[in-house]
Amino acid sequence: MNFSNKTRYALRMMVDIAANQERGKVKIKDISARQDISQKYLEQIITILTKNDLVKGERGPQGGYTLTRPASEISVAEIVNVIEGISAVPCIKENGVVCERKDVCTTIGMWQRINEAVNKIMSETTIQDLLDEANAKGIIFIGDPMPEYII
Amino acid sequence: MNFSNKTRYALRMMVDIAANQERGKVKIKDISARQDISQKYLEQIITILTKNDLVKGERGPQGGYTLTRPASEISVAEIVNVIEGISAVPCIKENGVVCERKDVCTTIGMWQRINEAVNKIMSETTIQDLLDEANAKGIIFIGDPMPEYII
DNA sequence: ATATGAAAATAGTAAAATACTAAGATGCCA
DNA sequence: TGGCATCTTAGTATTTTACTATTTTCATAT
Repeated sequence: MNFSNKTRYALRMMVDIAANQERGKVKIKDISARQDISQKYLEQIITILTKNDLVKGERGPQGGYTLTRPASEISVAEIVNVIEGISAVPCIKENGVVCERKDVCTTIGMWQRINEAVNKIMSETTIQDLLDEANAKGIIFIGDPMPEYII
Repeated sequence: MNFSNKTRYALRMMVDIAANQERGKVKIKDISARQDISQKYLEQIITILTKNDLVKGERGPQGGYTLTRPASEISVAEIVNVIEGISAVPCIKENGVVCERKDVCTTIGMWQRINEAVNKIMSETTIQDLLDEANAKGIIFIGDPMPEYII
């Protein structure tokens, strides 16, 4: 069982945007520098977030990204879902639909319980929660234009 | 996030052995037929289980496998751990040790909570539980020598 | 209008993990 | 000693992951 780098990068990006957007649109280039993740890879990932209406990008000079909703209204579950899907096992599809072996499968009940437990935690955790946690730890930057912190 | 086929096959094997061992040592060939999984692949998987002292194999005619402990004393967590390890993210290693970014990571707390939730369910579920669930569903075979059921 | 900065879209690629398959060695029992 | 079944070790095709590169589109400042 594992969550991918892609998913974790997506979360770090979302928290980064949440932390910085009040000072203006947030550029991939800056996120890349702060998070020390390849700009190209971040571009690819944020495309998915854009298409799923979690962030909004504006082009041109002074362009950049902002969240489409308040950070307190975006759950971790949403992000994980669009990047890799939340499913403990192949037996359980995105919409909770269970595979055709379910009537002869002894383990399906357990997989479902695990799936629900993970989903619950992720649905209850918002980007704002992660940001608060970061602030509590004192790891959010203050500075302009390109601070040297890491989320 | 996902658990591999290998892990699920290992669990199905363990339940199969638990279900059949009272009638004698359980052969890979028969598990393969009942579960419809390649015999060669099962051999490879059960090697891991044997080395981790979860099952015991005896060779020769009338040979086969048995569980080393009662099914009620073998947790799902043990099996998952030896096959692929239980860890939600690369940040958390087998023994609960956390990665070096932990002091600047906003998500580590959440990953740990998820990890613990999954671990709890798997530690509390035993092979006997899965077998009971199968019996309740009426999917455990009665018959000899090669019934046509699937666990 | 035009140059520029930034997102958006698409394509490609190397490395790792997954999911097997194959071949033979070892050991046990009749 | 013949055959059965485990045990051991290699090999391989497919898929996924984790990127990198190229080109296009578009908004803005000059």
